[in-house]
Order: sequence, then structure tokens, then C-alpha cells
Amino acid sequence: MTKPDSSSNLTLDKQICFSLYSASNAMARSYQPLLKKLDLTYLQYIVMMVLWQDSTMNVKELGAKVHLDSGTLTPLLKRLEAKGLVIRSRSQSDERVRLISLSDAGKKLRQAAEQVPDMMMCKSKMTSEELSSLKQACDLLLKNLTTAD
Amino acid sequence: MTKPDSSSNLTLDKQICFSLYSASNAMARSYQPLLKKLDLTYLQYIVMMVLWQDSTMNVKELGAKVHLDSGTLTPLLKRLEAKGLVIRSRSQSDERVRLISLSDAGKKLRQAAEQVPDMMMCKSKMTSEELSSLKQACDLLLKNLTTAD
DNA sequence: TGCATTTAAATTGTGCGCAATCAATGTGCG
DNA sequence: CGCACATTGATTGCGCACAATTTAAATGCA
Repeated sequence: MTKPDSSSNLTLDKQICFSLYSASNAMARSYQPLLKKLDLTYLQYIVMMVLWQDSTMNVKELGAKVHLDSGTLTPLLKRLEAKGLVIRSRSQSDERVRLISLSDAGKKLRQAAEQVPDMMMCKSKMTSEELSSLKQACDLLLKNLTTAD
Repeated sequence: MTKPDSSSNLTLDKQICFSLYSASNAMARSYQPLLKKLDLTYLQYIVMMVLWQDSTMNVKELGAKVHLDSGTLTPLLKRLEAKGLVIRSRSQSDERVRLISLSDAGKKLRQAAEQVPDMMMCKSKMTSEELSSLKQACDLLLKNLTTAD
């Protein structure tokens, strides 16, 4: 009593993960025209948002917030520094620690970014209830995949 | 009557898109150890899945299915060809068209991949109802973001 | 038929993601 | 104190994603 081929799990239309992946790509793609005005990529925008909330932290703390490591963040932070948006200093008490803080230009950029979330919500054409439930499901999945591997 | 700063939309914990993005990254990360046995990356696995369903198609058709363009697919398909999993031939009737088809090794790999979806579902620790509703929301978002830009 | 237009795929360049490795600094324990 | 060990971040290398451009082939139409 083996399953017939048509009910195999190995079909693209059954892959939740592929839906997630495609939606995530499409989302980043949709952000790009909005962020072009700010001269930021999607991830750079995320990192700036973290810093707008809490203007100084080290790479490890930042990485924990955005779920990324120094291999991704170090070059990104260098690019943000090159744009004059952040300052990469060293901790006095521990020379290993890189302190990331906002420059004046970085702080100022926040105003221009304020309208981005609403514009994206509009693009999504989904209700806040739908979006909120999507967010909950993603947060749960992330938690389940990251705790105890 | 302007909103106080604490209710700004520009906070990381309010970004549905960031949840989606982080969950998608975590998902691809979780797939990797499972796919290592097959010597495939996540996207290569997706492309192979498309070909397991329909063993010959051109780059444009493939791109439409996985929502990616030739800039991503061409090098990926070359890598799959180098591994001996696919064959990149040319259409007789239209020399511009690249026909992608499975080699015997590519067809054979399917058996080893059959168990991957169930293993991932288990890793997610979510019910099929939760996953199904997540999938629906992602599919809707993708549709809304891609139709009429 | 000849030439502009369209189409398919490849190429180029930039910026992620992430595993693996490395260097530098700090800490703890004998 | 000295040395093993842990921690922080940087580096390297590979494989996506994607915009923009290029190449080559097909099509349309005067």
C-alpha cells in the first residue's frame, strides 16, 4: 500500500518552505524601489531600524537582534560606515568589541524612513489581521527552528 | 495629536517583513544539513523538485515556476550540470532556447530526496494546519506583491 | 528581402547569507 | 604568574538574488 506518485510530498506546490522563500524574496524586491530613495538595501534598512531604536551596540548584540552573524554584518557595517551613516569604534574596556553607533546623518535618515512601513503594508494589499497572523506564524517557525536546532 | 515615538511603525518588532525574512533564512539554514547528503543547496533542491515533476523545460518556464530569472538560474544550472544531474541542450526549433532535462543520475536522486519534506515538517514542530495557513498567507502575499507590482 | 523590434538566455557587478577559519583579546584556573 | 580556553569580530570562499546590459536568434512588416 504505497502512495501513488501524484500524492508524493516532493512537489513544489506542497512546499510551505518554498512559499515562504518566494514571499520573502518578493517582499525584499518590493522594498527596493522604496528604499532606493534612502540609498539602502533591505538588510541595511533593517540594521538602521535597530540602531534607530537603540543607537549604540556591538556586533554580537546587533547580530542577535537580526539573526545574522559577523560574516554578513561586518561588510554591511563597513558599507554603512562608508556612506557616513554609522561609526565603527572600539570598546575601551574590551579591545575585541566593535561598537556600532549612528552618525548625525544616520540619525537624520530616520525621518525619511518613517513612511516606508505604511507604504509596504499598502503594497501587500492585506489586512492588518492577515499580516499579524502571518507574522505570528513566522515568529513561531523561527523560534521552533532555532531552539534546540 | 501626533503619535508618541514609542508607537512609531519603525521598530523591528512590528515588521512583518522582517519576521518573514528571518523565518525564511532560518528555514534555508535548517534544510542545509538534510540536503548536504544529497550535495544540493536549498535552491538546487527546489529546481530539482520542479524537474522531478516535469523532466524537461526551458529556462524561462523554470524561472516562472520558481520566481527567479536567468541571472540566478543560469549559473545554478551550470553547477547542476557539472554535478551530472541535468543536461543543458538547445532547442532544435529555436536556437535561443536552452532545454533543461534530467540525467539518469538526476532522476535517481529523487528517491534520496523523498524523505526530506517530512523531516522538515518535523523540525518545524508545527501542525499541518498551522503550516497550511502559513503557506496560504505567503502565497497571497506573493500574489499581491507580484500582480500590478 | 531587408531591417527594426522582440525574445531567450547569458553576462556583469553588487550585496547579501552562511560555514569555516583565523587573529586578537580577555578570562580562569592551577 | 603562566598557560589553556573562551569570546569577539574579521576574513575567505561559495552560492544565491537581482538589476542592468549584452549577445544571438526569431519575428514582423514595409
